Amino acid sequence: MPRKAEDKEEKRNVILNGALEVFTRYGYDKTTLDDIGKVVGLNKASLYYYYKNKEEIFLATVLRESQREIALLQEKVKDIEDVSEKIITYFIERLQYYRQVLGLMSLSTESLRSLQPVFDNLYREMQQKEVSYIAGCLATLVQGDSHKAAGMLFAMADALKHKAVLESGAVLSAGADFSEVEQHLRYLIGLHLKGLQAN
Amino acid sequence: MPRKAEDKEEKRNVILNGALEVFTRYGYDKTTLDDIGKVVGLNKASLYYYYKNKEEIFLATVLRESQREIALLQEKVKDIEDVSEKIITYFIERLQYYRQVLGLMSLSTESLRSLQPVFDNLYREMQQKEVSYIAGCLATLVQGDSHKAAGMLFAMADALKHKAVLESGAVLSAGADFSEVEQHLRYLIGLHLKGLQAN
Amino acid sequence: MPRKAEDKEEKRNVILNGALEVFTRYGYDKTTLDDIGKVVGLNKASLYYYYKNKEEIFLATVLRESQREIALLQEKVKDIEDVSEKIITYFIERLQYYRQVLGLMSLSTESLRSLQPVFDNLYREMQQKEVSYIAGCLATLVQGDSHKAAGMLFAMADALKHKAVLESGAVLSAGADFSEVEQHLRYLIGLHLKGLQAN
Amino acid sequence: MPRKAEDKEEKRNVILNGALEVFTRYGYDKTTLDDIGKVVGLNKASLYYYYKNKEEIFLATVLRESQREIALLQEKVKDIEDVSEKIITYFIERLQYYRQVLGLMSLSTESLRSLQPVFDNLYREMQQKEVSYIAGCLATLVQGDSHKAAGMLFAMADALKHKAVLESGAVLSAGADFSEVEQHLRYLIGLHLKGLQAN
DNA sequence: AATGAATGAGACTTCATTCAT
DNA sequence: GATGAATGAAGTCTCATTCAT
Repeated sequence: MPRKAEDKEEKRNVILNGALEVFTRYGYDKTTLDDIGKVVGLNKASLYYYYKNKEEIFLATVLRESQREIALLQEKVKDIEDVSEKIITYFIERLQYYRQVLGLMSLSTESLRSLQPVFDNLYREMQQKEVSYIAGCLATLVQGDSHKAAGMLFAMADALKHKAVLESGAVLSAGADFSEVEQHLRYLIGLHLKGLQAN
Repeated sequence: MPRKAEDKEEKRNVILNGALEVFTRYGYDKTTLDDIGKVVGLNKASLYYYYKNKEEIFLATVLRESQREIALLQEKVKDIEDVSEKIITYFIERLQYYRQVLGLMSLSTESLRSLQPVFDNLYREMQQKEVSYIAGCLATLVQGDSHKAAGMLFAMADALKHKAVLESGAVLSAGADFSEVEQHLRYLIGLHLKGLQAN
Repeated sequence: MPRKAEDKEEKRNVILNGALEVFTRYGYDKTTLDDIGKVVGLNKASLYYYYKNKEEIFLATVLRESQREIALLQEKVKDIEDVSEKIITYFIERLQYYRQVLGLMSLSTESLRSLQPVFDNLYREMQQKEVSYIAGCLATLVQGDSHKAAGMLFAMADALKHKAVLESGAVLSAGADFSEVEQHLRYLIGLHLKGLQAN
Repeated sequence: MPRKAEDKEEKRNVILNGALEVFTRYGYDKTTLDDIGKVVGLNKASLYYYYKNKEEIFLATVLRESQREIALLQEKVKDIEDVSEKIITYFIERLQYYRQVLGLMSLSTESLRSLQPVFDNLYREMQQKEVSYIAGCLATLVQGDSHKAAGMLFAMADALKHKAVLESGAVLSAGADFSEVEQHLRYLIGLHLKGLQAN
């Protein structure tokens, strides 16, 4: 990366630091670009040099935090010997990260709706990495297409999570009661893994 | 109540139903009077015939839901024989209702600040009833001023809750981790009740 | 007048009493129909049974007060022997009544502009009576068409008043400096009357 | 002052010019931000870049006009030799400026009530300068604390003015009859100055 | 690269006016 | 006759976004 571009990338990161701070404090809607500008030490207008708009700043913030969380997550389960347990733990812990990364931003489902399409792209991208990781874990356990099997697990996990969020009604916050999801998750993954091994 | 006034009260209730729906979905800040008007089938301006302003609609919504929740709560603990357990359960469950009633509205602490003074009045009023209820429970357990003792319990509970909310940072949502509060609460109330009985 | 219609006329008068009170206190723009309704003890909507709209209430108020003032005015100059002096006094005093009747209502020229057309009709009607009165006074002094001569005097007086109002800029209030107008008026009327007598 | 800040200050002044024009024409209440924006050639919203809100624009307008008027006033009395006469003239003329600066804005007492607190600050600041000026005039006339003596004179003048405004009823316009105040003022100041000299 | 300046859209709120009862 | 109820228009204010410099 040439010097200049590197500097710019650096600054973009500084902005995200500030953005995370204020998004976490005020939530997406209530956070103004002035808020972000102030903590970063930039004029509101300058932010547009680095990001296309408020939405993009938010998404970049979420993306970066997600990646960090996932890295942390994978670090956490690294030493679990039993593959089943490892995978289950991974998904359970992953639920927590939704509470921290997304929940804290107090995104109303309404705001979420308009952000949804872009979020989807972000997710797809993220999930590919996660799927690959879980596929790697599965490789020793199952024969056949471990990538496909991993995808299935994610689908299940996301479905359960989605259900919990919807039932929680309003806010994609920790308000959602994840304890039940956790049980279901543990049960279904266990079942699925057994099925896979049976093959 | 004369017919007319009754109708008006009815309509005010209908408005609160709609308000609860949208406040719960969008949060206080993001909810517009148009939103409320639309679900109720009233023009935005008409809402002002029934309530002084947005804030008052919100407070009325919270008040009514709080009262409902508390009634439910007292119903729930009605059949618990052991008084200590009854009271502890009451306070623990009460924590949940904050998650549902307030948390779901995804009030940013910023918004909360401006609503605070009015909230305080609302709370004081609500608490008087709650205190009376708990005092009634305590009556068989302690001699002396059971009302005062009940007040103490609430002070403790609120202090713990307040601490959890503050530590949770930004949003008065379920984001706050109440599990620790729960333990503390259980411990402190138990201690306190024992102390009272010792007298 | 039949009983019913009489009652209605009575009530219309009661409304004007209230209207005068609040128009005088708050000015035209700031006065709301609720204000008027409250002092009269009628619902805002009921006012529409008696008057077509706010403007009409205002005009009726002004009209009635004007008539009262003019009656008072004519009473005041009744005993002045010298016709010249009588007429000059009449016009000078008439200036005062603008201060009281109109000025107090703090009509901005802007509001006045929209009310102008209706005002004009009102004025024309009023002036006819005034002109007749002054014509009567003049009758002993001039030969020829005393009515026409009186009209001339009013034209002069109004022109001067109009000039003062415009120069005062904004508000048709006593802000207008009438002292100069007063001098001019005294001079011009004197001149005119002499001219008339010379004929 | 750096170039940019200077430009901004300039623009703020341009806005005040426009504001004075429309406030004077329509009065405070009836003047809309669109009105101001239109005469200045700015979007309504842009005004908020220069001033916090409508009230602040109004206060700034009044402040600037007041300062101008006072400068004019002091210029006017500069050449009066006799100190007593000079001071009396100052206060009498000062009465006029209230008619022009405030009266013209046709502030309803209602509006005034909400603006009052801020007005008070503005006044205090203005008066300090005026008091100093009058104290300077008094210096040759009295021994002792001329500043205190000057303050007394202003208190008297304001008390009289205040009485006239209140008695005038509704609108802080030139409607208030100041002629009587003028006499009282002349009398009291004369008395007071004689008293001071006697010391 | 950075920002001062400007703006349209949309939020809350008020009020004259209408209409069914 | 009287009024409760409803509403459109307009006013103040906020904010994401754009643009010239």
